[in-house]
Amino acid sequence: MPAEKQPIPSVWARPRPKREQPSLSRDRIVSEAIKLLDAEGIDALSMRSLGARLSAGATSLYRHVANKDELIELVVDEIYGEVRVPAADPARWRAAVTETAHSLRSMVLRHPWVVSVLGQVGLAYLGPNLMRQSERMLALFKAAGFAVDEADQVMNLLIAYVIGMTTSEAAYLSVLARSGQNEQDWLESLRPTAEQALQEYPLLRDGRAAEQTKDPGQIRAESFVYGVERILDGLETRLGRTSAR
Amino acid sequence: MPAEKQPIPSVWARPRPKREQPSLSRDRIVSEAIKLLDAEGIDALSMRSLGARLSAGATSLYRHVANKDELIELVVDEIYGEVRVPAADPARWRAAVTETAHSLRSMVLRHPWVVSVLGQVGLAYLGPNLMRQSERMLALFKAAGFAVDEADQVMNLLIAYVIGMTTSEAAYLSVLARSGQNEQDWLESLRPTAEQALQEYPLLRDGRAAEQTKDPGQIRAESFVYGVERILDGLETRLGRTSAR
DNA sequence: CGCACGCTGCGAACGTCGTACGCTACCATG
DNA sequence: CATGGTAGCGTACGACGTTCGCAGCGTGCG
Repeated sequence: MPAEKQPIPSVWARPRPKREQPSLSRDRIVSEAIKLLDAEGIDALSMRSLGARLSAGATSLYRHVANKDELIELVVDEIYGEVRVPAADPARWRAAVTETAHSLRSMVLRHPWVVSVLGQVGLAYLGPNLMRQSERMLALFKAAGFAVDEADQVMNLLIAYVIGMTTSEAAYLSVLARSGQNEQDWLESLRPTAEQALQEYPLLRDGRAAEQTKDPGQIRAESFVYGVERILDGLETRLGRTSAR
Repeated sequence: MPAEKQPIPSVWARPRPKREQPSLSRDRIVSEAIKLLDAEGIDALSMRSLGARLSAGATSLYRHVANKDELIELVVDEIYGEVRVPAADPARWRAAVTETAHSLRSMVLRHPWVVSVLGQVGLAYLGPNLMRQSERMLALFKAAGFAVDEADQVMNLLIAYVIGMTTSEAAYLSVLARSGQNEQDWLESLRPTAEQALQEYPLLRDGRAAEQTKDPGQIRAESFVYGVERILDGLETRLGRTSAR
């Protein structure tokens, strides 16, 4: 149906809402991708859906990002920037490391989808945020008394633990979120299977039984700090040994 | 070109290579999937390619496996069975834990693709191999003197560390493998970028410089055992404190 | 002995994905 | 005004996971 020949001046009075500034940009894409991932998880991130959120075509994104893998690298480095690493201070290095561990953990829990792309992002080695944070963490351990080479190993230890521990938490949360609205039902549905299987394994059964009374989230948090404490203990005895030598 | 009308008795002498036994089975599918994954990595695993390897149609697999996610769960639990956990023995618990850690690490390095599915396998909670191995590990820590509840936390700590640490190793290896035949070229290609970026970060730079002289694989292995040692130190001081109390 | 049923495998098809390619409209520069 | 570079987009291709209905085969019942 052709429109009538009347001019529509209210629209044509402003003939250029067109190219005020390049409406798409790498930053806008990355930050919108993070919003989408936080809201709907990893499966919901496709170039088309992301483009739609930016009211753009899917393929327009390729002007700013080489491909989806690169986008994910950018996204991962971006959220890595959210981690808060305190300034180095020999007097309270143990507290500072603990704070860092918690900050890293809560970052991952804020963005649980990262754990499903960890293996694919071989690099991000060069991400600016990752480098900046690593530098700060190394400073932490240097202040504690470790030599530079050893500080590197200690940092690897801490990050490996926190990532590994939080991965299992985040994976759990992801499955809960993906399994739909009511987690409770789903958990209950596979409880009989689990309980039957546990019969054969007394230690496993007793451990789970002890946990039964508490809040799952609480348990995970306690287990997390327990591990951090043990690691810090190990580091302190190491420091004691080397300085006594 | 139609074949000549000659009978080919050597073939038709055995007119029933047809349904000897159900040529497809869950076990065959899982083990072939592992072979495919080991050989060509995670991206090469599709229902079609896996079906082809079993000289079957892609959709035939769905008779034995609900969907690809379930297949991956099965595969992950299967390789978890390769881990060797020594029998519990109070006299040498530290050695036993170390052996377990190494066995877990080498399992992941044998199957580097697991790290790219870790986040997606929320469950496998119920996999029989995972349960069996967990039980054995708990026994290890119980023998060391930990109460059952605490043994659970200790196990989580160790597994988290090993998985986290090995994830970064495996991701590195995966990228190398995926980037094609000559790792060296690819590494060299991004070295200038890396070195320029490192200028801003003295600690990071010094650490990498110290590593420059050694073999990368060697470094990772040393870093791994360093972490295990620190964790074991931490566990021992914990045991000392609780038994002294 | 015959026949109906259940199970295994498969071909075709659907919807979705990442992304290569070439076109248009705009802007900045000569 | 001509020119070239750049941002955005429509179309299209090949691969993917998965659904569905059909075809063979073996088994057990009448």
